[in-house]
Amino acid sequence: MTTDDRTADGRAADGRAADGEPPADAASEVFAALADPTRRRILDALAAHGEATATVLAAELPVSRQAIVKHLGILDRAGLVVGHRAGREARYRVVPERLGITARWMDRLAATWDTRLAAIKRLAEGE
Amino acid sequence: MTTDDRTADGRAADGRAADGEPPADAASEVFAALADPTRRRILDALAAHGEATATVLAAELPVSRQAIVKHLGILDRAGLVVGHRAGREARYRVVPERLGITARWMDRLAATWDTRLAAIKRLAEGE
DNA sequence: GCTACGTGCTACCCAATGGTTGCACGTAGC
DNA sequence: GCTACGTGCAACCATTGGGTAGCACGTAGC
Repeated sequence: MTTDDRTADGRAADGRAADGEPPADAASEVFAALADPTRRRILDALAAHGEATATVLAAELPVSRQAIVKHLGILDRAGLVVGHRAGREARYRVVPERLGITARWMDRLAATWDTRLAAIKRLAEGE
Repeated sequence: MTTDDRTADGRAADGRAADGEPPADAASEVFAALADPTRRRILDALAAHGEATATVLAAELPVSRQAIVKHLGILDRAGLVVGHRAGREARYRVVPERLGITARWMDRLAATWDTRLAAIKRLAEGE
């Protein structure tokens, strides 16, 4: 219950106005955003168009406009897209930075695991 | 050693090219697996131990053993961990490869977006 | 000013997910 | 053989998440 009375934040730049919840770091949001196939298709279509509105995207994807809007909201919070108004249209475009940053973070993590595993293996075998 | 090679339920040797692009539904599983904070803590603890059982992990994380087992199942399907039996224990360890592959795939995607955006910008401005 | 298109918000539905508890079974240790 | 520990399976609960439909509002075009 307590149906989310946070006014769908009409903010533009800051983000969430923390109401007691832990920040839930950016990585979670990026991964969660990328986990959904529809969202990845939206990103793909968006990258192809350069810029597009929710209505346009809904026309070429098999989901309703409202679903696209929700997805764009999630992608925006994850920092993977940004939106701006042009007249009465709300246009969105992809933002490559966050994706690249997360990619490099993952790569470093994989390298860390690799090093750790190698060290443990040395200890177990040769000592 | 008691290597009952019970890897990721038979789907381990699908012959993916080592540095090729993952078929994008494997990406879904990796992203979904990484999206959960508890799962990332499990991966972290697993990387620290080198190898650990669900019971051990449950002892140092604030969730039940059953929850850990479920998470390990998801991580296994995503190819981020592998498990093998040692006597009556089921030990797991992290697998860095899939993480690195996904990281590089993301990095290339970010680069693609960048190129595309630059081209569109040139068209819009210079033209 | 009137109309039309596009957007934003709310309410609602259903499936998936993270979490728990309880119990049955196999394996190790005595 | 008996006991104890660890695992695996199943049922169950609460919350989140993806999706839809409907309506109100603003902006563009005439």
